[in-house]
Amino acid sequence: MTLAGPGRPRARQSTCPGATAREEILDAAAELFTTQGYATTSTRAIAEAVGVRQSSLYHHFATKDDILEEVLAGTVAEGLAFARAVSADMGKADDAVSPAARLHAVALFDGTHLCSGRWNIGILYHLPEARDERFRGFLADREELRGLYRILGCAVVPAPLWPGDPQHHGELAFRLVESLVSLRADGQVTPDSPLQVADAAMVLCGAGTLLEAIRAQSRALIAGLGREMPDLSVVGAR
Amino acid sequence: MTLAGPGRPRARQSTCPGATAREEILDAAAELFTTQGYATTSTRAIAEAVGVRQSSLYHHFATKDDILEEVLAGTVAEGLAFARAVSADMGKADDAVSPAARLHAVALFDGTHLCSGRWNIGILYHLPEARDERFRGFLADREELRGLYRILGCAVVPAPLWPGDPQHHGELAFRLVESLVSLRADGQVTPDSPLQVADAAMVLCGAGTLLEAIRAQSRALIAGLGREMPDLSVVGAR
DNA sequence: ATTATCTATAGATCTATAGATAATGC
DNA sequence: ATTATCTATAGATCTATAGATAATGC
Repeated sequence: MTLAGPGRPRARQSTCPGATAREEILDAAAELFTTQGYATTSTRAIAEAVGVRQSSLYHHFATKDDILEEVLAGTVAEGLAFARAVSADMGKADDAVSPAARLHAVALFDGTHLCSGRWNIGILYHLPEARDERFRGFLADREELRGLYRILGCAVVPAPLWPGDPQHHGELAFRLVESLVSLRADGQVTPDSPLQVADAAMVLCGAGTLLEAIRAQSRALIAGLGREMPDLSVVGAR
Repeated sequence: MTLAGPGRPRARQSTCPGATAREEILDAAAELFTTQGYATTSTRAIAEAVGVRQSSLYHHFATKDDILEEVLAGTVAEGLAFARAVSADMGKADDAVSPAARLHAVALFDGTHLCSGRWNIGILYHLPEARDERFRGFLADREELRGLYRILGCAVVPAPLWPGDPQHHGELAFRLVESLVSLRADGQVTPDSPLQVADAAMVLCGAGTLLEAIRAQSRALIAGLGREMPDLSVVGAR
């Protein structure tokens, strides 16, 4: 491996060429954190993957925690922004989109993003380290997203569907979507998985017979809010 | 904290008195691994929690990995044994128990065990460290359990339930049950959660209208196989 | 004699800092 | 002058081993 001299640019081997040093560090860290764990990954290992010296990382990040913080932030940001947008215009006078389609769209969008991306960064949610107070920004975002799922769930299912139904359909949908992370870690994700999970959430909400209509509305909603969906068939199953 | 002298027994403060040194180490390790992570937890920290010197651990375990291995093994063992028993006598001539009740029983039993116990050890499944080849025994057990869920799911749902149904209901049930781990980590588990998750799995399988009958059969099956169910209301929500 | 602890320590890390150096841009 | 790298290193770990010691049990 060739090292760059002082002042000269370095190069991470397996990355798109337009990346800045910062981005290369984040990408390498995401790979190593997700495959080996946070504490197990030394700053030296990250630096080696990027092709610089260990101490050079500290020009871009003050501490190792700051690297994890930024990687974590990247995981919820998009899903949360979309869920906010979907929730924002709900219940207006001329509301043509059904609550079910909204929940489906959020699950589909969020799930698709969890399955896309080079590394399975959703797995970082489960690291005990990530629960630390230091990452409160990330934790608050994830809590807010969970809350939006719950609100959407309540709108879809206003009354119990079966004896003993606790009406936590939004929470269950949230957990089903996050199970894509474990599914991916076990090599079980296919390009259809996010749609299957969003569909399953609908079935749990008692909307199984309306699925085809919901799917159409859901896709229209995503497109209407101007979001592009990553193509999982290109990225591949893993 | 008082240290025991050579030859004298040590004492872990917050543990039942009958525990051996080995059990106290495993309990302390389970607590620290689940709350702080594996690599982050030093052998010194485990020893301190138990009330012995760091080096004394090595009288009971050859390496730190061996401690994790044994903690991991404890997480699947019971659920797997039960799922095996439930699957074993399926499809016999005088089979009075419905496949749905079998899947429900496995989900309920497995889920209840995941929520019981002093520490949320299911969270260790998600540690990147646990995916290592060294823990192949644990990994194989968990794979077998997942396979049994899938087989049970196929027996419950032999034909697609909705357009685009991938018929992975067993897999979904498995993931729903494991989501209890994240639920617990987020402080969202109540004593009813395992039953709610098992019920939800049934609804996903299109058996929502038969729920009450399935629950009764499921409980009978668990009792019939001579299993005690831990009482979550005693343990508390966390 | 065996078991379970202790003290002491080797050797290998790991994070973060200090300060030098070369390229870049004004 | 600023930026991004480098070399070198302090200081704090951390795992595992070696060998001493006291209690226990035959």
